[in-house]
Amino acid sequence: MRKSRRDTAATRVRIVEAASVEFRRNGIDRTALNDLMSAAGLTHGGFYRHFCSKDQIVAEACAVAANSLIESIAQAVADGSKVDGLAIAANLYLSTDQRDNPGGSCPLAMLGSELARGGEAARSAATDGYLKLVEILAAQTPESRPEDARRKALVAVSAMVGALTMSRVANDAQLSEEILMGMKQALTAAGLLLQ
Amino acid sequence: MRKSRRDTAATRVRIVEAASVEFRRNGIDRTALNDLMSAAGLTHGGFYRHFCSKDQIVAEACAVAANSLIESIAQAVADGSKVDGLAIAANLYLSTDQRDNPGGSCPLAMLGSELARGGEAARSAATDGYLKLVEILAAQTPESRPEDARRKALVAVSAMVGALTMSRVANDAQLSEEILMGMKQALTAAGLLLQ
DNA sequence: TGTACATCAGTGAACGCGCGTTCACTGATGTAC
DNA sequence: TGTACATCAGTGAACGCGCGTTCACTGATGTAC
Repeated sequence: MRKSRRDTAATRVRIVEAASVEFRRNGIDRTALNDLMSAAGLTHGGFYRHFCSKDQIVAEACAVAANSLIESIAQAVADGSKVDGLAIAANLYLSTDQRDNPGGSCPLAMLGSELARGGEAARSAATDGYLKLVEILAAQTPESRPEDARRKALVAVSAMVGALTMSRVANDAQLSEEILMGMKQALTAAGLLLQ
Repeated sequence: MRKSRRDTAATRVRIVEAASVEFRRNGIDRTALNDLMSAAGLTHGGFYRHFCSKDQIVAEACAVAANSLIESIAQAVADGSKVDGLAIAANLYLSTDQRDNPGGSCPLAMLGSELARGGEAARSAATDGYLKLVEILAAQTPESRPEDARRKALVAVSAMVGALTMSRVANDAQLSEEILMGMKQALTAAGLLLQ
């Protein structure tokens, strides 16, 4: 049952994409290799033809998830006017859609505390994703000095991650909504975020 | 080897406190009942004399951890002047000490993404802790209307949770520091947080 | 207050189950000539 | 271009291990009289 090189490469991509959804949906520890492989339409035995450990696919899935989020935010921001970049990003990131569809949402918020204790590769992928988001938002702030823009963006992204996380922890639908709306408002109110 | 009622009650407290440290340190899924019981100086077999499931102790440990944080913040804020309440809380919460000693740190940041997928009892305990923190900070804001104070505090606590989480995810010591300092500055700059 | 019995906190072994990882096998694909 | 052989993607079973939970047992504590 050997597959062609093209098929093999496509299968690998399919596994990583399925993994990025499953990890965000159920967490890293609660997602078994069997879950990933089933989601990709395979049996678990074949996993080690493509990856050498669970840690490796965690890191790759994290990078893929982050890149997908980054692309959608970069595009939304590019479509809008430059001044409203942060508002556009906040409205996209802090939506009920992001909150209620963890499989397609931000890996930093869906997996944050697990990643903090995770392997070096996963933390590195997560940090890279974070910094790319920061870069996009920094380019959208009206600050004159680039270090001010960066600082503002570091804060804005962290704040959004916290708000999305807490909106999912919150036991109460109204509170969850208040958190998302409140943070959107805080980030949208022009120039609001510090200094 | 039956113990007196006083001893039994003391043992139960010891187990919950040990659990609250171990869960924050290693995560919920990665902490076995054996780990909790060992940390409390017991063998794992006795666990079910005090609790009826792992879910139950997760919720109780979460509540204990949240209350401990709340007390220390409430006290620090009470010791300072009223106007600087948010700044005092931010400096305490966003310290390298909180970041580097997860066993004694904020359960929302240490366990956020796990709690979001957790059982009803744990989410409820986490939400209660969050709301108590919000209440403390809301009482410290100079806003005239109570709903504005609450909204500001909801945002501030979420933002701090996100910053502490990301400071632990970050792969790079300098970046980690920048996140903490940046958020402290953002929250400290008078009246800064929105509207 | 003392005695006899019931209770139950804690121990250590055991039970099932699920997980990450390994492996023999199959048969289609890739390669060497 | 065709043929013979080597490779290897994917399957399904198996291996160990750790985990949550259960249980028989012990002996100190609590209770009833």
